[in-house]
Amino acid sequence: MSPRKSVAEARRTRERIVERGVAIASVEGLEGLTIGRLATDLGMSKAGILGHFGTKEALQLAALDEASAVFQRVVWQPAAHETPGLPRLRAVCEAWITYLEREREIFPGGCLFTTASVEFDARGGRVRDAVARLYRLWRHRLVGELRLAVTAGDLPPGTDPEQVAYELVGLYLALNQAIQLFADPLAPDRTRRALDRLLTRA
Amino acid sequence: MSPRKSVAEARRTRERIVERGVAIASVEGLEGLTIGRLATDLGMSKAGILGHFGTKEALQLAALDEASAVFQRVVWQPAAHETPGLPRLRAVCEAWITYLEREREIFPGGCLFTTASVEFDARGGRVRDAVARLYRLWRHRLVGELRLAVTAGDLPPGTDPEQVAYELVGLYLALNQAIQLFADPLAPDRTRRALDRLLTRA
DNA sequence: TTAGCTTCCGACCGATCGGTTGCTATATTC
DNA sequence: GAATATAGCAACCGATCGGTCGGAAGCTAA
Repeated sequence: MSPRKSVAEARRTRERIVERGVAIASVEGLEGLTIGRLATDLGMSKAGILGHFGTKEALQLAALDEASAVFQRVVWQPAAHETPGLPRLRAVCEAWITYLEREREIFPGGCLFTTASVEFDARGGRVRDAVARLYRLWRHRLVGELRLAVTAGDLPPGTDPEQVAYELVGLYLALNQAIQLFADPLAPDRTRRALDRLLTRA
Repeated sequence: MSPRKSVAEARRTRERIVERGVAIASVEGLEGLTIGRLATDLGMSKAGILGHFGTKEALQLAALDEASAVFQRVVWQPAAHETPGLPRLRAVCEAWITYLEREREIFPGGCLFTTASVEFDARGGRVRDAVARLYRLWRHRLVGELRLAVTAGDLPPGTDPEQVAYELVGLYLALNQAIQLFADPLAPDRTRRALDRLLTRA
């Protein structure tokens, strides 16, 4: 019925698929993201969806890439102009809280990274590798910023950036759970309190 | 072919199903726990499996209950004889680390609670409710132990038990991820270091 | 000994899964 | 304007999903 669209329209279609796919996957998981569900939601045929990616795995990887782009745009980019080190780090942490609290339109089921990391942590395959790679990438940025904060003297000289990054990730896993599973309105402030204890001159 | 077993054998069969179900679910998630897979693994028919539970949902709930019993047995019970308050809490925390590190036979894919909580945190239904209830139950125990530690003077008087429990959960979410996704051998010690900072007289 | 209860099986159900194929209709290229 | 490339569709594939049903076989209570 609906035949070929212009290349621009086709790209737009692909974007719509990925956007919707990210939303579904944040709720149902990357395995629960099915071609049929996506087709129904978008009023397309399954073949029309799959034509853009080839396989479900490629679609899952595209959803992960999109989630990474959103994370960059919402959490890191707004803090880019801050002075490197602790000030920028604190801006990132605050944006991270807001991201988990408010990005319900993009991630109605919470941060896709969290969902995907737990879903695939015990399996093999390209999706698992991509999840691990992205997690490493973002933690690497965190560690870099922490190192700057230490050399600038904004954190005690003995501080281990890897250790602090580890604890930061834990705080955000807890925040995601508190928001999604318990709808706990106190969780953001709990996170801020923990951050204050973690990111002070000592 | 294989007809009725004695009631004792039938109970044993049910236990085998739940045990295997917990192992599968820890890797594939509670949705990825399928009747067919379970039947193949145990050399049974699907009807034979389902006869013990009625529905898949009931099977999922049984797996959650079993996971809770394991947690009780491995993490809390060994610490039961310790003196209430901080000593018992530290024993629990140490057992918790060992539990995430070593319980690969029971949970080859990591703590089932973690998997299930992320898998169902954005959905409705009985399974989600059960996950939330169990999480609340264990956190409640944690808070109770923390309260004892505070009144005993083993933690600073201003300590907020809910806050500390929140951060403890975050640490264990991070540990589960570090072990399962990154196979990071340093993670247990990182957790211990964070615990020391979190559970000292000030 | 017998009657009934229960466990488990084999066969089957409709629905859905990921994916393939052949095609139409148009956008693009020459 | 003709040739080509391609987005998207309808129909279909084998496999698997959760679940049902009738019966076989043996434990258990009478």
